[in-house]
Amino acid sequence: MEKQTITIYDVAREANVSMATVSRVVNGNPNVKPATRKKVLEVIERLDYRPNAVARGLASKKTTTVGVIIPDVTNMFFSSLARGIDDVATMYKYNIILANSDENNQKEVSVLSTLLAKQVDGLIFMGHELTDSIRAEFSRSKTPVVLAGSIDPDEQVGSVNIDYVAAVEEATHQLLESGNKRVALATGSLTHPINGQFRLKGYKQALEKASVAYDESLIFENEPSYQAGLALFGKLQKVGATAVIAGDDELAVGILDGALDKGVKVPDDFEIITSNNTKLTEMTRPQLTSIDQPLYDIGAVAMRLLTKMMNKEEIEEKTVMLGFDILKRGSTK
Amino acid sequence: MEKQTITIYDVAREANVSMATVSRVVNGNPNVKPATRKKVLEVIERLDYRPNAVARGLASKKTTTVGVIIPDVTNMFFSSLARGIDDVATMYKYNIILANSDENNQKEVSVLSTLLAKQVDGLIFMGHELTDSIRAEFSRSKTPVVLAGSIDPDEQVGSVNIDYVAAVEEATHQLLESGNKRVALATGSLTHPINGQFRLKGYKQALEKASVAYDESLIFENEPSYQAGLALFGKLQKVGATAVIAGDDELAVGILDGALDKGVKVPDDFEIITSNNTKLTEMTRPQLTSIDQPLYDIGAVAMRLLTKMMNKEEIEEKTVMLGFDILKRGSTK
DNA sequence: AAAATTCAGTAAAACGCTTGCATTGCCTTT
DNA sequence: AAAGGCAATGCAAGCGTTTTACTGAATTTT
Repeated sequence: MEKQTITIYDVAREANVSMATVSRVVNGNPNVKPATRKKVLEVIERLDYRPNAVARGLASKKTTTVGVIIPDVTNMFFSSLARGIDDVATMYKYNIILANSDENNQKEVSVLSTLLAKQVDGLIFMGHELTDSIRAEFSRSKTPVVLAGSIDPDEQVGSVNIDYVAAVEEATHQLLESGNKRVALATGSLTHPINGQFRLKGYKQALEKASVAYDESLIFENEPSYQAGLALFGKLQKVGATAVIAGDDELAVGILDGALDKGVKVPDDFEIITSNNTKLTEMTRPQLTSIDQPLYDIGAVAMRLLTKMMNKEEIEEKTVMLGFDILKRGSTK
Repeated sequence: MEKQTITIYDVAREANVSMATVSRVVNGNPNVKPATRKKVLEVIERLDYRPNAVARGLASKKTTTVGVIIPDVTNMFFSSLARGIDDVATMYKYNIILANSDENNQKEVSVLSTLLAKQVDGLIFMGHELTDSIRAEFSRSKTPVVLAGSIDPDEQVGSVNIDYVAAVEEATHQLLESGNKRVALATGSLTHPINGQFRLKGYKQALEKASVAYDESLIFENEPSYQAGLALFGKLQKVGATAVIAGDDELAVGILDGALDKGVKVPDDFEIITSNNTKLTEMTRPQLTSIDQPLYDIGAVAMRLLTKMMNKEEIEEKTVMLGFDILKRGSTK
């Protein structure tokens, strides 16, 4: 018994109506007499008909699918965003094609290209840098794009973020306030605007307000990994830092463990504020004080924004900035 | 200047060949004279032509897209599998539609249905239970399916796992060996075969070999969350357990922190072995001894298996079992 | 009661591509 | 030199929908 794909045509024949009518009932078009609708629905049920989304996509030029480019699903920061994205997508009947990029420009471009070939209705991009080649791909198509947890200094496309300048300024301020003379800043590459422009700016502003001189040797560029953090602590000690602001939670946990492993007391002898408030921050002892970014919400809002764009609705502001907090826990005094 | 979608037809016209020929060069069909190929390629380049994958999918009945159903991307266990899946998928030119199910049967069924409507070429399913309704959806279509890190006791579909019985037996054995009289088992719901059938079986086997009586009060069903673990530790103390095997790493971290918070020494007064060896296990102090499942590989192998199925290649064994280890760290003596 | 309007439904043309089959040259064979 | 074979290409029929334009019938308006 070969399984025969059954089409809209079969349904039409069985129900004694035209394909168009079947299409209307499937799509909830009101121009169908209730009796007809019922009849068609019965046939659909009986035949176990399931509309072919590919054919639909070709005819309607809509795939109800959005592409999501993520550096690494395995990183809690991004997976939290992704979860928010998916939930809202589902809510609006979209599906998500998820692609890992490792922040590798070549992969990003190539994956972007195949997503566009697949005719996604929209794109959500995560990653710390928006290179020119990516930007070029974006503008090459008219597919709407939203950045989630990522910054476009030029504000060409939509984006959802928190105010990184203010957040880091506040965190630095707190660390300075509690008596630290040498507060280090450990982020990813400074070539990424979020680090080199925003976080660094907030950091400097706080120093300035406290009349503390800026010392470049307190700035560290790292991979956002536990191992990197572990190794970093030694360097922090070497430059005489007594506190650090970490741009990534895994990194922060690494720093914490690095300190603990050397018998350094946190927060008594060393303070840490991290940036993403992922689950990790609660799991350590002491727990990590963190900038509280609403990760899930950033993803959710980004996707919501994208739905509006795909719908060609009026957008009041395509760069949205969500609020943040500093969540005090055990890694600061 | 409206952006006009440019089609294979435009390329054909500009290159003075038929659509068929263009299609052939795009698809790498060898039956094209090098000179013609070159000419077509040039036009493609000049016109910036990008084949429409939806149309392709309709015509060829292949979408080069696979559906991935995951309980929650935010859970490291699953995101690690997902990463393996995506990498191999990319390697074989597939994309992944990722959908979170929360292990909720209704969501699973509904998402499965929309994935099939989207004509995915294959499916990877993660989740601890394969309900009848899901199984029914599976067999309703002829789309190949592989379970990753999940068990189908009936072996109807492909699956990639480790030998959970042996793993838990070994873990239990070690805990018994080091002098624990009362070893607890903390997993998710026992209605899930992986827990109720496999892990429990391994646990019992170890007890039996050590001539220790089985005591039901040492078995705990929990959510795989940090909070649940935190709360669980009290209960473990109450029943006099001095060691536990946790089915989930977040749960294990919770238990560990629960112990630490009460001043109980790990591993001296309480031992813990967890199950998934995610990054988390390295981040705690002490670090967690764990069953070492090759998470990434499970995903990768599952996807590889799926590619074979989609290719209709001969499959030697559709239930594959990967090796495991017990990685000794600080949470056991 | 004729005209205008709305409602239900039909037919058929896209949508952009793949692919089986047919065709055309151009070489080899004999 | 006729016949056969093969490589390269073209033709056109799908693939399963949506959607536009249209038609009749039913209903309302005047």
